[in-house]
Order: sequence, then C-alpha cells, then structure tokens
Amino acid sequence: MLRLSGQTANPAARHTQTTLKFRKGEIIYAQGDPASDWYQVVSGTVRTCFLYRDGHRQLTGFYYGGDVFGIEAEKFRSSAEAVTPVTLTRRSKAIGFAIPAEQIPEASSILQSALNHAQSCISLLGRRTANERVAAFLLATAWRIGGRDSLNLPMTRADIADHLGLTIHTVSRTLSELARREIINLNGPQSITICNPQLLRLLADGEGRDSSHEQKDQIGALDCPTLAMAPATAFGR
Amino acid sequence: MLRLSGQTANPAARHTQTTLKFRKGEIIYAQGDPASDWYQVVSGTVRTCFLYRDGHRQLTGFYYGGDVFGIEAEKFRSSAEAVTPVTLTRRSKAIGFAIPAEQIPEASSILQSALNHAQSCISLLGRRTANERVAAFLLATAWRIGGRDSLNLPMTRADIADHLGLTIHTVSRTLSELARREIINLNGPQSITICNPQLLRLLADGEGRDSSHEQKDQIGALDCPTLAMAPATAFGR
DNA sequence: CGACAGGTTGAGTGAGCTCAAGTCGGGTGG
DNA sequence: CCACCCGACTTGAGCTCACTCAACCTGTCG
Repeated sequence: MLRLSGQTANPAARHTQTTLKFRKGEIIYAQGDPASDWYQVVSGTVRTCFLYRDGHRQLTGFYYGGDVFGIEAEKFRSSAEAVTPVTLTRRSKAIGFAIPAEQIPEASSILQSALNHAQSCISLLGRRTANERVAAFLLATAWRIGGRDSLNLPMTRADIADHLGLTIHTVSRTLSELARREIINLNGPQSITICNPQLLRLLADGEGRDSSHEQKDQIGALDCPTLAMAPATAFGR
Repeated sequence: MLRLSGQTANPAARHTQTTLKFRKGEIIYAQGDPASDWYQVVSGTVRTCFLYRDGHRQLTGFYYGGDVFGIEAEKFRSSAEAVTPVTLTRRSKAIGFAIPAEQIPEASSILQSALNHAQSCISLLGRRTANERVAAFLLATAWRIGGRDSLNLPMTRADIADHLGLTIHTVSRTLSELARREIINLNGPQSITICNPQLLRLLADGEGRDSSHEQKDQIGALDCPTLAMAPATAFGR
C-alpha cells in the first residue's frame, strides 16, 4: 500500500487550513496515528476502516463531497483511504473546533455529523440478512449522493462487503438477484438504477421475508425515512 | 411497557441539572423524542436501543456509573431504558454544552465519549462469528465494569443478543461452550468469572478458529488493548 | 498478447437461526 | 404450605442463508 502525505495544493494557506490531494487507494491517515487534524471532502470519495487482528476490515463509512471525517479522540481508531482521486481540506483540531467561542455551534455540528455517520453504520450492521443490508445500503447511498434513483457507486464490491459485514460473493449475488427481480438495474458494476424504491425500502426493512411478489402492507413503508436513511449530515461550508 | 417521566429527587436543583430515578425496565426517553437533554448515570445500568420496522431491536450501548448518554442531534434515534433501577442526572443540551465558552473542552469530551461508545458498538458488530462477539463483549464489559475478572452482568440474554446481533439461543450456547472449555465460569446466569483472559482475547480476535487447545502465537495478544477494548470513556468526575 | 484486478456464478458446507422441549427460581394465590 | 404460573435461561434437532472453494468472464494496462 502506498503512503503519501499528500501535496499541498494551496501553499498560501494559513496554518488553519490546508488543501490536499490524494490518488485512488492512497492512505490519508493510518489507524493509530495521532488524531490532531480533521478533514473535509472537497471532491471524490473517502472510506474509513479499521482492521481486526485477524486481518479482516470493517469499513466504518464512506465520505462524499462536503462530508467531514477524522473526528476522533486521541488516536485514529480507523484509517482513511481515498476510494477515488480526492481533494480534501485539512484543519487542526485545536484550531478547527473546541477553542474560539464563536465556533462552538460549528464544532458541535462537526462532532454530531461524526456521530450520525457512526449511527448509520450501526444501523446497517444491525440488519440481519444480506438482502436487508444491501437494500439499506443502496437507499442510504442514493439518498446521500443526491436523492436520484440512478447512482454511481465509486467503491468496489469488496468495499461494500467489508462495510456491510458480508463477502463480495454475497454482495454480488444479492445485487444480481435484485436486478433479476427488476428492483434495480445494473448498467455496469458501478452504475446502478433503482427501479422500485418502495420495494427496496420494504426489503431494507425486512418485510420482503416471505413472498417476493405481493406488495403486502405498503402502509408504514412510505412514512418518515427510517433510521438508516437519516442523512449522515454533511457539514456545510 | 411502562412509561414514566421519572421522579425529581432533588427539587431544589437548578434548571441546569435534575436528578431522576427510574425503575427496572422503565423508559427514560423514546425513539423520536426531541433530544433537548442529555444524561449521566449515577448508579445502575442503562441501555440504548433502536427498533427496526420489523420489530427487532438493536441495542447500541450499555451505560454504567459515570457514563454519559443521550447525545444526539435533534431527535433521539435510539430510546433509553433502565436495565436495573437507576439514578441519573439530566442536563439541558443548550446549557450543558455548546454555549458557554469555558465549557467547550467539556462539551467536546462529552461528544467524544458518545463517539467512542458508537465505535465500540461497531467494533462488536464488525466481528464475524458468535464466539468473537461474545468473547469481545465479555472482555469489554469486564474492562468497563472495573477490570476485574469476575463480573456481574446486569442485563438479560436477550439484551446481550440484541446488542451483538445474535439470538438468545446462540448467546446462551456460546457462553455454555466457553464454560465447558473452562475459559469462563458461570456461577449463575448473571455472574461470570473469566478464568482465561488470554484465550478469551484470542477468541475475540478470531484466532481461536482452528484448534481449541494450542495457545498458538500468544504474541500480539498481550499488547495494547484492541479496538473493542478501548474504554467507552466515562465522562466526568 | 498475457497478466491482473474486479466481478459473477455454481456447488457444497457449516454456523447460527427456527422450532420445540424442558429446567430453574421467584412470585402469587388458594 | 403447596400449587401454579411466568419469565429467564438452557439445550436438542433440523434447516437455511451466507460463507468457502472454485471456475470463469470482462475490461484494463503494460
């Protein structure tokens, strides 16, 4: 794995904020590094993951334009890596939050956004079947990317699998099955269209357990967005 | 399910802090309630959980004396319930953090503690087998309760199961199996002694996959506490 | 063109779920 | 006091869904 510190794109930037670029696959920070800075995605996609002793990964989140990541106490419990080429801004934790009085609401909302991200992750892992997890992941990603039904997944099947606690085989099979049932459309491995959001929502909520044909009990499926759907709030400019 | 607002034990308390008592099983706040206050456990045990549409629970954490909970953005995504009889202090979010400048470090550490709790939960759910999850849960609980090898689990098997994403049957079977292998001792359903912490640690880290006798490769098992072990930092005193 | 990474799909296995008894202890009422 | 109930827990038997192992496809890059 490559390890670069990133190139400073704006050399005139003050101590308070630095713009960085990373290539696909590069490590932004590693598990165990001192967590003195935090980051905001300008463009591209970032993943955070931690490694267990036995080597397997748990991806704790994907971060898109506007998202903040790297909010941790002392040391990073997760590493962060570029899923695609990314541009980031980096700020010092001491300066960026928790000191100047006028920035407190801002600081809170940054931390809240990190909390929301973590809760979304728990909400995915708390689902019990592969169908539920994949369906919930697709809906959450579609929502996050911009609410469109057509979405471009920047990450690989392995990333999805390690995010959902499944294998790439199961992820692939589940997606194929969803396509076969015409709930989604696979235009290519990375390009997915959601054809039947209502049914996908039912699957995510575990209501597609029995028959796959009848649309039983649509009530309750259309009300407020479920837990998993609560957007991992992007911290605004 | 009973629903009480709790009795104010200290009527002289200012707006800023109220002491409350709840009986076993009582709901402290419900999923969806406006999250205007946050809480700290004085004594007893609290669980937070959210419910999926299909009715199944995901417990997101257990909170013991000193722990802070109820830190959420606008509405509670989880409910909180008393596992045992509990005494709590409740503070307003607006007053308790994010406003007076001198309280900022405090505010940060409260939010950080919530983040740590969430990450510990993810770390448990990210493990793949029942053995790993139960072993990690026991170690984390023993660590949190006070580092002793003998621990009293205040929660039921159902609570543990819903925390780890397993069934009560699997939890029960796994504990029995650990007892059979003399890694732990079951003095009663709630009272557990950890006889072989090293081996339990290996199991938690997925290294007990093959043989159950050989203590292969103890190196790496004794160094820094693993992710799951990082204490869900108690805020306060 | 071959090498390789990413993805799909099939066959077989096994860990954990479901269904079903059965135990144990505490509370309650006759 | 005993009978009864009920909730929490344990344990067995069988099944199923997701994992493992393996083959194969596709597109990209050197």
